[in-house]
Amino acid sequence: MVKHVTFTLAPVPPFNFDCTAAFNTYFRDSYGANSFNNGIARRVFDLDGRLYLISICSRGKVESPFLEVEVDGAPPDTALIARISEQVAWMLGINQDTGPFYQLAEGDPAMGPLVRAWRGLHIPQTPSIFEGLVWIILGQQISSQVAFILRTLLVQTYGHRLEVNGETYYSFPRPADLAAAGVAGLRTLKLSARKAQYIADISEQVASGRLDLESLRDQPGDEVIQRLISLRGVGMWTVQWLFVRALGRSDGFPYGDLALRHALAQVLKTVAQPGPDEALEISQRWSPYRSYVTTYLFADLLCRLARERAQRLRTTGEVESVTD
DNA sequence: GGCCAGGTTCGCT
DNA sequence: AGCGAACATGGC
Repeated sequence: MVKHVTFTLAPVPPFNFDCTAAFNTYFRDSYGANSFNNGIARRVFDLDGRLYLISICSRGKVESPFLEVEVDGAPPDTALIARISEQVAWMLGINQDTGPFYQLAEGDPAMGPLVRAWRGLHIPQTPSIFEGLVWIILGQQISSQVAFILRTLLVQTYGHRLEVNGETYYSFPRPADLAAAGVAGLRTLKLSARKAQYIADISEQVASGRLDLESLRDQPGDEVIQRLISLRGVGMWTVQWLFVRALGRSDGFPYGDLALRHALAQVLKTVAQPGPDEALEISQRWSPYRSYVTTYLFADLLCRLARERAQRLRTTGEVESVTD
């Protein structure tokens, strides 16, 4: 008999649970170790080598948010519950204060409509920096559809399986899992030799203790950049995305990103798409809240892609698959 | 079949 | 410093 533990969380308002949880799964039912459907966000946490399925739902409203969290498979240990509570809070960015950003954005012709449309969207964070780094490297250069396939394969192949109520869930792979998989193992997931090399290499460094990614959390931005860029396979684009999605910094801006530059051109109503340097220059006026700008622009983009997918599904009747 | 997609590295000027 | 090619794969 599985014991359940439940607890509640009170996010900093405004907090839109639906938007934030949907962003965390890229507006899909399930992505990586996360899922969101029927109003319930789920995630497998991997703590001290044990797996816990966490289910989160909203019991409040955007302006008076309140979350209920259920833990499956955990013994009723208060220290553990406290850790899980902390991780859930981190993952959904519930302690982020969007106020200063909204103040800046309200009067901005490009950002105004965006923050009104997505009011209460917080920035989801990956539970570990390792997960964020692997996740983002997997997305380098390729289309979002290909990234979805690679990421899903990685989690379902090297993550740990958890069955609850007849449903199958996966945790995100541990550094040691990916180190053990090695280049050969990763190559079977349709990764390029280069990408497989990057991920095997970083995983091995983390697993062996030579690289302590989690300690970067408290370090100044410049030092984080320096340390991460020195890793093979990590450039500025990757670091900036890590600032936004894994390090909880408010001013990350992946200015090299093609989709971001495209979205930027749209909200600015400019004809030509800005180059990386130009995009960085333009973004200065939103500093130090550019992580929000990035997230809100992508929310718009990802939501549109999701609608197009749903449309295709209705017309063709085809089912999305990762087994090509 | 060709070209591009949410980059990065390596090898040239 | 700056530029171009290679890298794997899916979709139009």
